[in-house]
This record gives sequence, C-alpha cells and structure tokens, in this order.
Amino acid sequence: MAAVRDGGPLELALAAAAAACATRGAKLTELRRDVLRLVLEAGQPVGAYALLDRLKAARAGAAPPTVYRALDFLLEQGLIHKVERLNAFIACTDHAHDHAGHAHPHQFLICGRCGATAEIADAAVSAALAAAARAQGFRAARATVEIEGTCAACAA
Amino acid sequence: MAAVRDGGPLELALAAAAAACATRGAKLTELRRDVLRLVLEAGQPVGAYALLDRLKAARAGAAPPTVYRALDFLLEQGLIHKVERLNAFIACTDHAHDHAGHAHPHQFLICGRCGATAEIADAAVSAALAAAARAQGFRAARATVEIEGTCAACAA
DNA sequence: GGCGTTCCGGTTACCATATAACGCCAGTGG
DNA sequence: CCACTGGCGTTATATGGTAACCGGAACGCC
Repeated sequence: MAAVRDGGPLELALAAAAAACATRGAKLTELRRDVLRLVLEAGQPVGAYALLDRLKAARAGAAPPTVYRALDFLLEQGLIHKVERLNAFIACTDHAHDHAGHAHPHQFLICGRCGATAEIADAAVSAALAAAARAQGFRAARATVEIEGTCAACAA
Repeated sequence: MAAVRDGGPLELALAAAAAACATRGAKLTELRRDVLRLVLEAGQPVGAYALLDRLKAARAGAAPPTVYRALDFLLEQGLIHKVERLNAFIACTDHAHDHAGHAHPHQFLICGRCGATAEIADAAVSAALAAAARAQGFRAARATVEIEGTCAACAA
C-alpha cells in the first residue's frame, strides 16, 4: 500500500526507522514497528505497561516480555530512550546525526506540571560531564541526565 | 552509652545526622536511624528490599512501608540520595555544605564493573545544566545526573 | 489531669515494573 | 534434509513501590 507515500510524519518516521535498521542488518519486525508506533503516538514518556495495554488491542496475546523485548531492540537501535526517573520510554527526536544504532549523548527536560519531555543534545553539558568524570579518573561511557522543572508553556 | 564517644565513623555519621535533623525540628527515630545505618554500612547503592531484608534481622515485623517511609524521610533530610538507574539508595557523602535538609545539586559516577558509586558536586556541570535549560525557556528545579563507566581502580 | 492533635509506624492488601525460563516455529545456509 | 539462529508466545516469578486503615506515643493546651 501507499503508507509511506501517503503517510503523515508518523509513517515517515517508521519508514526511516526501518531503513536505519536495515542498514545495520537489524530487522524492524511488525511487532517492533507496532511498539515504536505506539511510543511515537504517545509523544510523551510512556510506561511499558501502558504500551502493553495499547498493544493488546492489536495483539491479544501480548504479555510483558512481548513489549520489553521490543523496547530492548528499539533502545539498542537508538530509536527510543528510557526516562529513568519515570520508568518510561520516549521516541528519540534527535535527527541531527545518524547515531549508528548506539546510544548518543542526550539530556531530558521534564516538565513536572504537564509531563512534556524534551530531548536535547547540549555539547556544553556533555563536555562538562566528561571533564568532571576525567577529574576523578573515571572513564565515562554514557550519562543519564534528566532535568526536572517547568517548561516554557507552563511557566507562562 | 558511649556510642558517640567510642564510635567509629559510622556512629559519628549517625550522631551528626541526628544533630542535623534536630536543628530543623525533625526527629531521627530509632527506625530511621537503623535504616540510615544500613545504607551507610552498604557503602554502595542498595535496594529498598535488600534494606528490608537486613532490617528484618532487628525488626521482625518490618514490611515495605516500614523501609520506604524511613527512606522518604532520609531523602527529605538530604541524608541519602536515590540512584535512579539502579532503583537504589546511597548515603549522601557531601559534607561540604549544610544543605538544609533539601536536595542539593549532585552527580553520580557509577562503575559498571565493581558497582562503586561516587557522589560529586561539580559546579561546571550544574552551570552547564542550568544554561541548557534556560536556553529552552525551561525553569530547572533539580537534575538527575548519573554517569556510567569505569572507575579509576577498575580501569587499572 | 483531661483532651485534642499530630506524628510514627505496624499491618494488610495491592499495584507497577521487569525478567527468567521454556519451547515452538519460520527462515537460512550447509 | 538437517542444524542453527532469531523472533516471539507463554507461564511464572522476581523486584520495586503505594494505598488505606489503625493504634499508640508524644506534645500542646486549657
């Protein structure tokens, strides 16, 4: 069908994700695509069990491992991120560079009022983190950075 | 008894914690002190249920709410922190300033090999986080920063 | 002293998050 | 054909976290 040609941004994102997976020999199966679609549709951090509930509409037999395995795959592929403070998942919105299926440096701004969560990739933050680690003789591999506060819309 | 006078660093820390609570009208009860002692003894991030198991040695009737209420109190008093990535708790080691019972800016360096977790308070990191938030019109209230990698000892 | 209020914590029940372990089946390559 | 692998269904269980209710101790006040 013409899903890609006619699709909105969601279908375009799914097609791009499938292509990105293909270039590195990974397969975005139907299940994984379904879960990714649900995460994209949410637009906000969404819990694994919330995803599971929605997934059950399409797949009656879905169980926790169903969704967690798909989430693990999407995390590995860098298509989604986990928000640790919320035990929730959100689609990666960093389209600036192809992060080759691995975690790229990023930070979250989490609004405590409306729940909106924005992903940023601030070079100064990354540099400061690397410097702080190095000062302790620590070899940093990755960093979880989640800033809580009030978003611009809610502050107004 | 002479616990404070004769005590090692652990008892000294407990006494200091009790004093800090007292100055702001909070009471470090026996239960809270027991939980704090367990967290201090661990020296590493420790899960709530691990604490619960150990707590049961002294308090047969201990249940999840027992330990979570104590942990909530200790968090409010700034005596411990939560490590979000590990769903675990660790004693605050920042003795530089009296953070008046409220959360103070801090970051964690988590060694993936040995599990050692160090607390730092890097001003440059805090400044970079504040600047990044401000650039998005976001009012930052607090930040979770957890750097994973390899500690100096394990790298050697 | 009597009384109300607040804080603390015991107790039960429950919900939420995450993983282990087993096994089937389709696809792939010898 | 056979062996192997990846993907996933299925069941059970581990781990993390709260809600709600209750009783008793401590404190302040008249």
